[in-house]
Amino acid sequence: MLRFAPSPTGDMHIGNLRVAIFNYILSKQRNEELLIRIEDSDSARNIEGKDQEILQILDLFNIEYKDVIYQSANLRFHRALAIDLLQRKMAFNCFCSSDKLDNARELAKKERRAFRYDDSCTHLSASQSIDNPNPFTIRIQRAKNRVTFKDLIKGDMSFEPEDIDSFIIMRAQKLPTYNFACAVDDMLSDISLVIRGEDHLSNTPKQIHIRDSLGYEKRVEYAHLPIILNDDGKKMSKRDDASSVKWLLSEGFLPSAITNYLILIGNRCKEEIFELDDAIEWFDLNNISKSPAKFDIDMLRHINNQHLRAMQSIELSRYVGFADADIGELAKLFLDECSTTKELKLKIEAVFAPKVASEEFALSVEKIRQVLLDAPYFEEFDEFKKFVIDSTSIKGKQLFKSLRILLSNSEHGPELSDIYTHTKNYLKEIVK
RNA sequence: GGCUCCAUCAUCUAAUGGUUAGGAUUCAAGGUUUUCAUCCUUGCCAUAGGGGUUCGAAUCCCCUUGGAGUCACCA
Repeated sequence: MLRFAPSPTGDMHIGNLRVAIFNYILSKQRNEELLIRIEDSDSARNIEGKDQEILQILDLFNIEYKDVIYQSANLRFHRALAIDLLQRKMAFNCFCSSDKLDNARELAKKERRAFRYDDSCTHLSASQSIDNPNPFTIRIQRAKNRVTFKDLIKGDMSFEPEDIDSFIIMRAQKLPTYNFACAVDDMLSDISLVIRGEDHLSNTPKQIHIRDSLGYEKRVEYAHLPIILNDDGKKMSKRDDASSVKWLLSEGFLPSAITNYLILIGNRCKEEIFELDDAIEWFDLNNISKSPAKFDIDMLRHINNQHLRAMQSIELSRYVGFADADIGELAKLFLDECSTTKELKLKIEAVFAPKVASEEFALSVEKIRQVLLDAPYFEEFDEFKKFVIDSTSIKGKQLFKSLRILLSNSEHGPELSDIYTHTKNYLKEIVK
């Protein structure tokens, strides 16, 4: 079983989507199920409806999964297992206040050393614990030995007990912390491989330590994907528009192109332009680069353009508000200057909008327009052109520029004859 | 600062001890186009630095430098 575990606290991030895609690919390759786990254990940060939004995006990107579970539904297991650890002295109650811990953290920072829990509550007697009326958290006992694991991308990893620390597993309100809930849930769902972002790398030894303490012996495999960086070389954040899947979609990028790009960057690929199903055939975690990759929107535009060119005309026409292969073909003519459906839609809308002509061509445009309002239908552009010349006596630059303005609302653009081929059935509407 | 990871053109990458260090994107120039773009052709641009090992190093080892992630009763 593999899992994708987003938290419903904001818009789906492209880094998250990439994690989902890779989990999906590996689940297909290994012939295992994919589980979606909504990590909603911090109810204060949850945003209503974000879980549904995430699932909709997964559908849109053709990521199939078996089940959706909510982390909060496992609360009784989190509590039961925390009690189990307490009873076996693998965990202890900690009465240290937030203030005290914050001060200790600050001091550690000032002294330029790492903050570690000072073990002041590690060995409290039963009565010391029971007689204390103050709120308390539950901490796990520090590991006895180094925690090691093999990451499928990064290689062998090793962490000292000192660096894993005796961290909090249950908060004062007796809700699990992320690491505890995550470790337990992965265990309960019998997860075999965890693919997640590199930002989780330092959580992994903690989660392994939790399961070790619980006596769970099955080894979970891990693959930590390098982060996607913005132009400044920092992790992409909410502040970067392009980090939001929703934003990319609204800008007119296709799910198939976004998928293509997210698989392509930081990876050694067999081909540059492909579909998700192709990638399932050859994708290999071993080919993922160990270093982070910068997000390059120019490259994404290029890939989006290629996907648009390969798209069925009728399907493309729907993206620009029609259901007609001719309009799809017309849109494809503009792919020489556009790369997103949003840009194409503007071009197509301009074709049907009232025409705006510069002073230089305004007279010719109007004269030709009047003629075309009552013109017969011409199958071929040459006949159409001849008709216009014969009826108006306009020629040369005035003729071509004016026709171009009438047919496309622009002085520049694709071949006039090509535009005509795909707009001749709409001519009356276009010059109206 | 501690821990962990990383290091080839501006960007994504190829070259798994022997290549004039290749491709794609970007950018620039020329050709083409009664238009701009496309397209075609060409060009610019990289092995972070220093030591080893070796007949031979982008590739293996060490040091330096640089970058990233992470260090919550968030996930």
